[in-house]
Parts: sequence; structure tokens; C-alpha cells
Amino acid sequence: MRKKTSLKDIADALGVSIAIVSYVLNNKHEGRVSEYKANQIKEMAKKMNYFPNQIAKSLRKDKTYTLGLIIADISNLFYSNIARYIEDESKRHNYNVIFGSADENADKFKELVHVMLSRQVDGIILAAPKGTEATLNYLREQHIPFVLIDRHFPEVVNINTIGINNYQASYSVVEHITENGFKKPAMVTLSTDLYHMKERTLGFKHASTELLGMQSPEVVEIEEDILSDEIEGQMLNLLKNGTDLIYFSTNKIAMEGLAVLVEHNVKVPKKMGIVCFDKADAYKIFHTSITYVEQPLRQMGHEAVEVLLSLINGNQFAKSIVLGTHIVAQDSSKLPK
Amino acid sequence: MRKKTSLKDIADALGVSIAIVSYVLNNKHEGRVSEYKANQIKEMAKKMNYFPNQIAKSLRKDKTYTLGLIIADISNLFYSNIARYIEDESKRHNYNVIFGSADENADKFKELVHVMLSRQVDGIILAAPKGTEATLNYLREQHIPFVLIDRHFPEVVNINTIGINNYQASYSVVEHITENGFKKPAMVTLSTDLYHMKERTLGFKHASTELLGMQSPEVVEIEEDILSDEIEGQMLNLLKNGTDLIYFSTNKIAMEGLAVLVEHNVKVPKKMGIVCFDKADAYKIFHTSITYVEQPLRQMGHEAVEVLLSLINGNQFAKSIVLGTHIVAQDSSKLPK
DNA sequence: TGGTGTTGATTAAACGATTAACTATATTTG
DNA sequence: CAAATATAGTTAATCGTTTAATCAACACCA
Repeated sequence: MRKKTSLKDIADALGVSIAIVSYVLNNKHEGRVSEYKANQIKEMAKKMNYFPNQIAKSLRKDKTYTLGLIIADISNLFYSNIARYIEDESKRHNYNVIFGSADENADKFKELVHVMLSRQVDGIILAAPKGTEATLNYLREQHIPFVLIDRHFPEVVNINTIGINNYQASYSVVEHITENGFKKPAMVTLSTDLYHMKERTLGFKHASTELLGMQSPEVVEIEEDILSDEIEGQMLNLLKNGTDLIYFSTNKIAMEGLAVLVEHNVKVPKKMGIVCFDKADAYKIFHTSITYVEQPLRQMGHEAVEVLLSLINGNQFAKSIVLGTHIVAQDSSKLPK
Repeated sequence: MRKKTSLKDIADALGVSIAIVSYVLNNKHEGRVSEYKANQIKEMAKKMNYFPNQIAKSLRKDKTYTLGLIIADISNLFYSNIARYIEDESKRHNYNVIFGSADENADKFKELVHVMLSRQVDGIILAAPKGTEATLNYLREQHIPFVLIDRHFPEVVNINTIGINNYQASYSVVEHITENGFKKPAMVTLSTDLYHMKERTLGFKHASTELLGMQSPEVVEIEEDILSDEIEGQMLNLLKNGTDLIYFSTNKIAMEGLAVLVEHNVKVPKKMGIVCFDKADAYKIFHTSITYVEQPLRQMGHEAVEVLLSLINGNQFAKSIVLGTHIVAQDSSKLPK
């Protein structure tokens, strides 16, 4: 790689000191440098194709204008979308993003955090896998600005979070399907300790009891790593036991579940109603339009960046933002009269 | 943010010079530092929670161990997947990736290139939108190591590229569908000047003429930004004019097209056969399993990183790698006998 | 005794940019 | 006319690391 032009190169070419070159190129030369010299310098900079070395700048200013983003799983549509919004929003504030996917692995997560820290990111946005409480506490003790998205860790106190009201979201789903005449819904979800997922499940359970009088609401929990093996059997069970609507708790699980319905030629919503968590472009190639819970992704990305920047700029107060969701009602939860 | 531990802090705490701390922590202390001191230093480093400032390191070594990745459009599944493989592969070599999406916009692309350069990335992997030849030439003139993926620019000479044989891929599609008894295929694609897409179309045209004797092979080109408005009308045309199979040239266009088929309740493959370019998880919720052209994504990511690292390490010779694709044959291109 | 090696350290320059503090003229002002 | 004030610049320290060069103390040997 050819050596890049530095301030020194420009200064030497013009026979001036490095300092005024810096002043001029940063537009801090009012009353310091003559217009004539200033123009000379600007022209020479252009001619020599100068652009500043951010690395040197960062070292000097102790600020990299870079945010770290660690997401739990990049292959998950929800995260890749939110990543995009975070990147956009950061760019609006002249920050760059370096990102990594922890693949739901606490060790990988910890390693990524250290990579980001050694790169001196100004702050970190993270969706943390389970088992990462210690790392989060570490970040907090070190006073590293960070904000959690999507997932919430009640054990780690006094931190900044952006999330949705998972309990309420599920509760609303049951309200919606109740209004549409379904009597025996089941929820298919992942077996996990993550707080936000437990809330999602709890909302469903309580609502099923309170609104539909179900003594033991039907919740099927599947281990994530055996999802595609397990789900078919579980779905067939539900088809047999009189369940009239399935509520899939994530995008990924929805895709697998819908695939089973297609394979077994189950008519939606006649034979089985469907509600999914999260929007997906792909729903439109399913034979029935799909009712789903929509999260305010753009807003989440926006808030995450806002909160993080306020921390970076010295704000001391922890902030938790809980956003609402809404149900996009389509045919898959409309019982034919 | 609390001030981080530096080499100086450790040196001061132990009353030694910065230099030996550096030597010890980089394991370059054979024959320079006593074992006793070395251990002291290591322990103190751990105790003080030291980890190196990569920014300072980069400045000194003129090497950031960071690669830039600019993709044409992150919302495209193809690119987000390949981004993932590139990130994995880079990490294996202890490189980090900073990435950006140019959203098919040449100006944004140029800006991203400059962001990456000012961050002193060691090299760049890019999928370039059209109209970026000047920027690519600039990179070449500046001897910045870079490699192009997916897209190829014949006008820009002597550069490194990783791609697939698009002509051949489409030709094989026609072979496949011919063997399966289809007589009148149509290709639905984007109207674009991008070389690789034109090749993709050309392969289809030539094969249609040579294998099926079509005088004017049916190719429907749609402007990208009006895709979802246009496609329905175009598809209805094809349904009327005797077309028996549609070949969608990209993932995105396939999704839109399949949605139209669902909406109009068109049976696949009985009423219309389907072949898509690129794999998608979502195909499995379509009512018929979908035949698609699979690109070797992982290998592309792997090769891109390999080639880029060899350039970074001083290799001077341009290298173009053309990989093969293969057809995953499913029901959507199987004419019922 | 003086030269040579070995061991275990230190010193200081360098990477590229920023910026407070200083200097040297020129111009204004009371 | 001396003092104050602009104007137009330079110097040098600094950020955290790396690393070549140097140095001091001591052992060994002829």
C-alpha cells in the first residue's frame, strides 16, 4: 500500500509548520493564518489527496467515534434489521459501527466485548446471550457506556436498556385471538432462561387463564439446538389435541412451524390459526396472510443510539425505555364465520 | 468512562521502564528480562486489568488488523449471509471487520470507501454498485488492497475478483428445465447495467435459443425501485402468454414474484414452474418446494478473505476466481407427468 | 589487567494529529 | 512615542505502543 499523505507531507511541501496545516484543515484558523496561506494549504491537501488518519486522531483525542454492536445472533432477521437501523442512526451522528455476532454464546460474547474495548469504542450496544451477567457487571464497574437492547437482565442493576413490553405484547395477542373467536390457543417457544422470553410466555399464560379460563395454558418449549428435529412432532400433537391457534414466539420458530404446516397441508386459519412474533418479508409467500406482532425496530435502534450517545457525552443517569408493540391483524387469525 | 490501564501505569506501579513491560506482555522478553520481573509484570497486568490499546498499536505499527467490507445492500439476504462468512473467516485470521451498506448508491459507496480508508483498514472487500468505476480505479492507483465480490467490472482492469460464472449458471438452469419437459420459460430480472446480471441474462437467452429453439427468449426486466408495483402486471402477462416456467434472477425478485403467485392462487409447478437464483430459508413456507441455484457463499467469503490477506501481505499479482454454482432441484421445476 | 560476553535493564525516537503556549512583526491607540 | 493589540506564524508536549540503540554490572578468560 502506498504511503498516505500526512500533515507533515503537506507542511513540508509548503515549507510551513505542521500546526497551521492542522489548524487550517480543521477550520480553526480564524485570526491565525492568512487567507493566502490557508488557500495554499487547502489546495495542496486536495492535490496530495490528503485525508486524516483517524487512528492518530483517536489516540490524541481519546475518542474513536466508533460504537460497538454485539448482537446475539446475526442470522436472526430481527437482529440483522435492528443492526441496520443502528448503523443508520449512528452514521447520522457521525459515528461508525463495528459489530460482531455472539451466536448466543457467552464466551464469544465476552471475547467480543474485549475486542471492542481494545479498539477503544466509545460505547457499546448489546443484545446479550444468557450467562453474561458477569461481563455486564464488569462493563458497569469499568464505567464503560453501554446499552442493552431487546434483552433485559434484572440481576444486573442500574443499567440502560431498550426493550419492549413482552408480557403486554403476549397478553394482547391473546386478547386479539379471543376477540376473533379462538378458544384453545397454544404457544410454541424456545426453552430459555432469558428474562424477556419468560415474560413473553408469562403474558400468554396469564391471558389464557384470565381471558379464556384455561387452567393450564398450553405452552410448548423446545430446545433451540434441536428445534428443527423437535418441532414437527410437537406441532402434530397440537393438531391432534384440539388446539385451534398457534402463537409462535420468535421469527425463527415461526418459519420452522409454518414449514411443518405446509408439509402437512394444514389449512390456515381454518384448521389452525396462526400468530407470529416479529415481522418477516417472507410471510407473503405463505398461503395465508400472517398476523404478527410488530416491534418498533427503527425506534429501538434510534433510542439505543440516543441513549448511548448521551452516556458517552457524560450523562450519569440510567435509563430504561420500554416500547410498545402492535398487532398487525391478517387472515391467519381470522376464523371464517 | 474510567481511564484505562496503560503500559505506563503498570511500569510505574512496579518501578520499571515501559519498555520491559511491553516486551514481557508481547512475549518478546527471552534473554532480556528476568523471569522474576516478567512474572511480576504479568501479574500486575492482570491485576490492573490491562489490555492493550489497539489504536496506539495500530498507529505505531501502521497496521490495524481491520478489514473493510462494503456491500451493495444489507437488506439483501445474499449479502448479509456472505457478510457473515467474511466476518467468521476474518476472525479466524485475527482480523476485525467494519462494514457498511452502500444501498446501491455510488455516492454512498464512495463515502464509505473514504470512511474505511480514514480508519486505516488494511484492505477492503467490496460489492460495488454501478457507477463506481472511478472509485475502484482510485483504489487501484493508490495501491490499496481490495477485492471485489459477486460483481465484476470488466472496464476496471487488473483487479482481484471473486465471483461465480453467471452465464453458466443460467445456462444450466435452462438445461435443467429442458430436461424436465418445460418448453416456454421466461426470466424475470432487474433492469440493470451490472455486468454480472447481464451475463446471467445472456446465459438464459443463449440457452433458450440453443436448447429450446426460441427465437426471442422471454426476458422481463423490471426497474428495481418500482419492482413491487410492476411485478404483478408482468407476472399476469406471463401467465396469459403460455409461459410454463419462470426463472427469477435474484432472491428479492423471487420473493415478490412468489407472493404474486400466492395471491392469484397459481399452482406451482402445475400451472407455472419456478426456478430461483439463490437459496432462502423462507422458501420452505411456500406451498411447493422450490428449485434454486445455490452459490457457494461460504467459499466466496473464504476466498475473498484469503485473496485480500495475500494482497495485504505483499502479493502483487491480480487474481480472479470464478466459482461454480449448482442447482438444487425440487418440486417447483418438476412437471407432473 | 583489560577485553569479551552475557544478562537485565533503560532511553528515546517514532507513528500522525492536536493544541496550549510562545514568538515575532505590524498596526493601532491614548 | 510607548504600550497595547492584532496578525501570522512556530514549538513542543501529548496520546499509548514498539523497538533499535545504549548502558551498567558482572562473569570469564587469557
